[in-house]
Amino acid sequence: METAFGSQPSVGRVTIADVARAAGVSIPTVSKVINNRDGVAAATMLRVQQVVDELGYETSLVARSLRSSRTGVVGILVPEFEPFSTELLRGISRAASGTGYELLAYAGLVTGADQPGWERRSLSRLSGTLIDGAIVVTPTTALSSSSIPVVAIDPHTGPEGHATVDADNEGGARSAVEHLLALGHTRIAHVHGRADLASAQLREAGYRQALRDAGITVDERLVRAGGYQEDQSAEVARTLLAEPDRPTAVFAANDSSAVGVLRAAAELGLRVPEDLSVVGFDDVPQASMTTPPLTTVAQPLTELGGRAVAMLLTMLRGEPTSAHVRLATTLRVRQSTAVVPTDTRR
Amino acid sequence: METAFGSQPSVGRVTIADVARAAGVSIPTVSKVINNRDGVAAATMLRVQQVVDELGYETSLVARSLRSSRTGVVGILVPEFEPFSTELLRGISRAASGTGYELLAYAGLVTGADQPGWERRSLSRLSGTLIDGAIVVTPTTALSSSSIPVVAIDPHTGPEGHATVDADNEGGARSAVEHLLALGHTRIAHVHGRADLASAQLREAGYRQALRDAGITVDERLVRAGGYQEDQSAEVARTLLAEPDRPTAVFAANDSSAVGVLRAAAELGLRVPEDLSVVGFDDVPQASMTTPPLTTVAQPLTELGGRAVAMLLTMLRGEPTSAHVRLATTLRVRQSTAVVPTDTRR
DNA sequence: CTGTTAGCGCATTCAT
DNA sequence: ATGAATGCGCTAACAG
Repeated sequence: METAFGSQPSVGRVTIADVARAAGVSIPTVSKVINNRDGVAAATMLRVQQVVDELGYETSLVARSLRSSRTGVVGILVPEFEPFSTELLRGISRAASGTGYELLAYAGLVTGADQPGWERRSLSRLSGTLIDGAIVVTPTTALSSSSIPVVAIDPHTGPEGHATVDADNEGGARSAVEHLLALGHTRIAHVHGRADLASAQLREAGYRQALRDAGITVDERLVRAGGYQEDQSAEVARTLLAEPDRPTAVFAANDSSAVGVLRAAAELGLRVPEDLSVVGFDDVPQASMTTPPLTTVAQPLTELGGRAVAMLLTMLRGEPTSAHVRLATTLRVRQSTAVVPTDTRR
Repeated sequence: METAFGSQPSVGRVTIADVARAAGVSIPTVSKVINNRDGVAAATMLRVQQVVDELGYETSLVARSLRSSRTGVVGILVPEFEPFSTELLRGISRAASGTGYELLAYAGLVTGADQPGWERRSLSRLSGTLIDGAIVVTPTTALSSSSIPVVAIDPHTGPEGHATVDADNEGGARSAVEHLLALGHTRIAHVHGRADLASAQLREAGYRQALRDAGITVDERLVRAGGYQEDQSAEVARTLLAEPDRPTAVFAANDSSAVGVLRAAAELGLRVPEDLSVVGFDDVPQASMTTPPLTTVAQPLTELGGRAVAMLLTMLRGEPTSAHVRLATTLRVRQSTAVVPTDTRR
């Protein structure tokens, strides 16, 4: 680390002032050159351009965004980077490629502060300035007073104020449970997700509906809270599966929860799928790496991300958009489900 | 959410000035309250705090970072969000959890501008302002004149100026080729990666070394450029596999390339692994979802990310760090490799 | 064509 | 304990 004296820009970043000084022009002139604005003599332009290249100057995103409204950056706000978000991110990245927008993904929950207001906080911190628009993943609160276009993926409540993109959670859940029913299961448990997310509520609703349609009364003791999280789900599964009349199948609200259930089953010496069938939801890439590979309801995650981008770009263009997009889910049968064990069949 | 009348903040974001006005104090006072600085009467503090909550005010990351040096945000600079980066991101996210730092991932290449200087550009745009430190994924140029601490993952050249984290690329490549040799293969092709990345060079070196150690001269026609990309690799594989004395096995420089090879093989009617063995590198989650599941060299991706965070945090604390961390790789044998077909054995 | 003047939202002296 | 003034890096109006 060299200490620079004088105006050596080696430490600290090169600012527009450094360029102006080196080129012997004023700051606004440099600004004009950088932004390809006309009203600059060709000769001056060339000289400034050269100095810019020499010094390796880049406009500060921050300073620029403070001044001008447009930044050409779209923000993706996620609670944290886990498989679900990162798959969406892939779809978003692909869809945003070549649109002229750059992507800025912000994880607002890493601080460990479990306040549910992370999305509002993050949005406030970035909007109005840094980003032109935002895609918010699994927001749990209303994002009403935002000054920039916002698209929500898998939000708190369904179609409310703002534009949303999600999958057919209820139908997907129903297909999962129907799959288990078709295999002869009747004692089917449900490890449900975060109660503050519409997706979790809808999946539970689908679960209940499917059982009702089959003429089975839901045993409330078989419905437990997993919070969409592996550890929490493993814990509830441990108690659930240790009980005398344990279920023969578990429908977990998402893949992380399913992995937790798988873990608990292994600890209790239960074989999957011989002793216990498990179904997840999402079909994150990791779902095929579990032992055994997980049967799950696939959401088209990358497509969800792509759609969100498309909607946001439309909104940024000032054109009208459909307020809500819902994509279909598909049951992906792998090896964590099998016919109900004969000794527990009734 | 009721609209507070008086100073209607409904449009645009709530600024510190709005809070000051509503609380009947000056801006600096609000600033002090927000930053828990002393020199404010308890009563004033309370009142301001209350207004802040009511209005839902959050300091603008942009404005703050422009003024003060520390932002509490770490930047992750990636060319784009694909499986490799997103896996690293997961590891980084996990490791950063609870450290008090928030994460900001920036994809600098989405514009489609294929200029290799994306990492310098992005770094310049964000550093000195938005972020306190950065983790740069697969930088292809030197990041010398940065004013903030930087850790590079899988960089251009090995240990040069700055701190780096990578895996044992050469050893991993050797183990992959040795695996193929053990299965009886002798005509082993290599689809190599981006020439501007040390990892690609090292994997090729490992490939050559393993063959040499086995007393096999490298047939240069079997070494093609795949650029770490699926499409490009599929293309070179198509020509490679259509030739009369085609190889019986391909070692692809990464999993994306391997997927491309798999695709080309399928198009040509070649069965994997019966007619052709394929090995990849990285072990991204998607590798187990290919048909057949891909044999590959696993890099501990999430751990690479975690280590990078640890190093960066150490640097941010001003403490000395080891300049270079290298992690081991593991061969993960799945179903895309088999003994060499008898009819082509020589 | 160019430079001067403002001010974006905030944090920091330094007065009061 | 509080507020007026200043500046971070940059761009938008204007004036020369």
